[in-house]
Amino acid sequence: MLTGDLLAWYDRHAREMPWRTGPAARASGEQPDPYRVWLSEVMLQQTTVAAVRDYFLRFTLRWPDVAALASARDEDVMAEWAGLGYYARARNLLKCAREVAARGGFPGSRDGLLTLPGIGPYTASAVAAIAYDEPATVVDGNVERVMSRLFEVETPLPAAKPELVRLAETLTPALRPGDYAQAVMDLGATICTPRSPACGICPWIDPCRARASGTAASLPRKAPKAGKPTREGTVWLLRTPRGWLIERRAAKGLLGGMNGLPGDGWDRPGAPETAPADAPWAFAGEVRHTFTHFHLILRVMTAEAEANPTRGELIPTAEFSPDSLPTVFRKAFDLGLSALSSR
DNA sequence: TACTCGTGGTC
DNA sequence: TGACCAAGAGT
Repeated sequence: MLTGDLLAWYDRHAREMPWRTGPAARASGEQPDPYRVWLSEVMLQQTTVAAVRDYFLRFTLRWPDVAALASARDEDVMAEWAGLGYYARARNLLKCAREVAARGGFPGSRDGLLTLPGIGPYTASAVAAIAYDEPATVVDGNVERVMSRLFEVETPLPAAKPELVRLAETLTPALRPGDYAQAVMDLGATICTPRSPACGICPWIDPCRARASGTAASLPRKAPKAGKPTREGTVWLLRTPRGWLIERRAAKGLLGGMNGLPGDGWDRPGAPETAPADAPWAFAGEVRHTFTHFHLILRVMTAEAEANPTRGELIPTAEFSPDSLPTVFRKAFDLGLSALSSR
């Protein structure tokens, strides 16, 4: 009884999380709120529980339901998301909230959820299973790893994905599918970890084929990835009596829709490195940052002057929060600010 | 199919 | 220190 063993383990070891409705609460009739489940699952895409927690609390405090989020201003949501990464998620979050609000509520099935922006196979299954008790199969990185070991799948990812999905489908129970989904993910996060899995305390130690043959730690196999190139560029930090020079980035692409510092040479190949204003620029230093697919070395130039910028917008100091910047710009801002302050 | 798209933690 | 890794989706 594979799923039964795992659910029994989950009942004893489930971790507390702000978006979870615990077994005790559910026993007393409380149902998971689809809005909170959806919001948490989007935030958790490729992101650790520890990183998500505070963002989730801030979002739900400020926008308690999907109608509130749908009414929010774009820039407020983007600023609140700043630092969490993968900013297309925030753009799609708003699109999705507005579509759901217009419909009068979330679709009541996995198939319906799949039609919404930012909701793919994983998130649709997770929301359907957790919020609706639909026996949808949830396959994330944890489930891929657990299945590849349980059934000793030697095919490298990502080619193995369809096979792992089929295997996961054979286990999805009709009873407590939401708890089961979270149980497999908890198992992957705490016991069946990528390196040195704790097989000795695993509820699936007996049926696990990779454990039996000693290959657990080497699975799942993965196709080799391409190396990361290094790009270089420049950003300019200007302080004027009218405020900081900030540039809203294009709606799509890298850091799309976010506040940034005017820059050149790194995110728009071939663009000339032209300062955004005529000012007494001084070199403040370099910032290093690594994105998903490239390393970046950014030269930070600073100036304090009354100037008329050719790009961006002057934001009064009192209205600007560095917290609204993606991390790479936050690093550059902090460096530039300390350079300006010590002048 | 293969790329693009962030960030912080870990070993 | 650097590569790997995390509850993926969009194109």
